[in-house]
Amino acid sequence: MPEEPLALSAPKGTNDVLPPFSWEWQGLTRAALDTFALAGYAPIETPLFEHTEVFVRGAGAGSEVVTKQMYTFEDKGGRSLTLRPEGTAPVVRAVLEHNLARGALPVKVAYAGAMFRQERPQKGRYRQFFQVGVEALGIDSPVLDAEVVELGWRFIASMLPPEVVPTLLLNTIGHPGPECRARYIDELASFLRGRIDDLAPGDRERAATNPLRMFDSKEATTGAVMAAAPLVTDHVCDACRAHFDEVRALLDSVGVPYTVRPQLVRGLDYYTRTAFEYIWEGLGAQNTLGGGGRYDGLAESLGGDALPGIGFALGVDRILLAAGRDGSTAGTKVDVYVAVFGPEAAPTGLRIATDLRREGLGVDLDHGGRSLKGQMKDAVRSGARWVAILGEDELAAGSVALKDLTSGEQSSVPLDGLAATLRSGTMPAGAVLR
RNA sequence: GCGGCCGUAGCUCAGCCUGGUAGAGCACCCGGUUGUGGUCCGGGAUGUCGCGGGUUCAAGUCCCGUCGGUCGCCCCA
Repeated sequence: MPEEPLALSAPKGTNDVLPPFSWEWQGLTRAALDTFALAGYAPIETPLFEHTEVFVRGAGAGSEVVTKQMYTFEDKGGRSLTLRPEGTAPVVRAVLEHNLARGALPVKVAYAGAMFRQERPQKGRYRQFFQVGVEALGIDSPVLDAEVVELGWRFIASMLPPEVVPTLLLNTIGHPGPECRARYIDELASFLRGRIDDLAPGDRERAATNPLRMFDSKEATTGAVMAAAPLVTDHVCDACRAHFDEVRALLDSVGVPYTVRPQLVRGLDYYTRTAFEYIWEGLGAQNTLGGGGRYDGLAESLGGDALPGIGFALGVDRILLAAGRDGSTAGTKVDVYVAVFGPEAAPTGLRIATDLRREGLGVDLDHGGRSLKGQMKDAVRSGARWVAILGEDELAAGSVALKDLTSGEQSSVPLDGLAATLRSGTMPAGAVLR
């Protein structure tokens, strides 16, 4: 192979988050953690990679995510490590490792960060993508389910414009026991065996390996068969049924609209009982804004003591996509722009900017030796309300010409009163329009 | 991982069918205004035409490959 020139591009399926969009992006992440904190969820950070086993035993050895989509590598010590494809298993691992569940329950944590899956990229689906989410561990009360579902719903709704109306899909998938989901899957499998030839050809193999997945096939012929298939919602055990009924009643009581979707199953094996998704059809093929569910068996799968839990993960990229935010309305942190001209002004301009920054004000200034006209344009672009103009006259007088860009008024302000004037938000008396 | 479509200026795109000196709008920079922005007028800079190979006197244009994007499948946040 001849030596390739340096590929001056981000790896396939990854994105640089650039200004001004990055304001929106970071704003959403912060807003999420703030919203979750107000419900008692404390921030948690776990490593970007874990022992591969955490995901194999968490998401399930047979799941698509684990078998085909993980970025797995071996380190120099021979350990098999994997870039996290999802956030729940690492959090549960951390909770178990540090015995957090020995304290007050539930353990409520929130996270925001990158996840990695090697899939074919398309709109709303990237190889490095970002999620915000919460996990609540140690309590299996349906009240907690309702709290979590409502929290995710409220956050998503708060980020979307009124015309973008998401839908909450809700289901119960029971628990793995023989009197519950295991029995149902047997029933579904035998139903499918009897109709295997009626399924779309592309679905026949999966019908045997993952019968639940038949419900979200996009093949019309498969859909026709599945319309008559038994539904998990009707076949769960009495305890799971009662849990589901209570979750529904609680969501009704807090005014969260939902649609029971008995066909809703989730891709990760650890889910039990409550399963939910926040979707918006306007997104196209990747229409899930977020999803989650209860995972009462996950801690044991990872080798810990039994520890019930529930949580959700929301796609940052997808919510911003649905919200239609391209960053053009992004805010700014600059309050005042210091415009300098003349050979002597630049050092003083820097000193003024530094003093104002030490006072906690947002300040930017020209570093390119631009004309005053150019600096005025730059000031507008920066989003600053004020421009502090510093030329030879002001330098000699120990003042600046302070202009309010919103009104066009301008007035001379002595340097030692500048911060106070800016903070007052009003021009001194005698300001003139320019 | 599979199939369709698409890659030209910072952005949105025209030019490709029918090969012959790389364009528009927006944005940007300068000037009109020897020290004042958002309007207007004038001027200016900017491209490995995704990359590699082939055909040809000549390739942005035709052919092959490749990389990337996009839509669908699959999967899922």
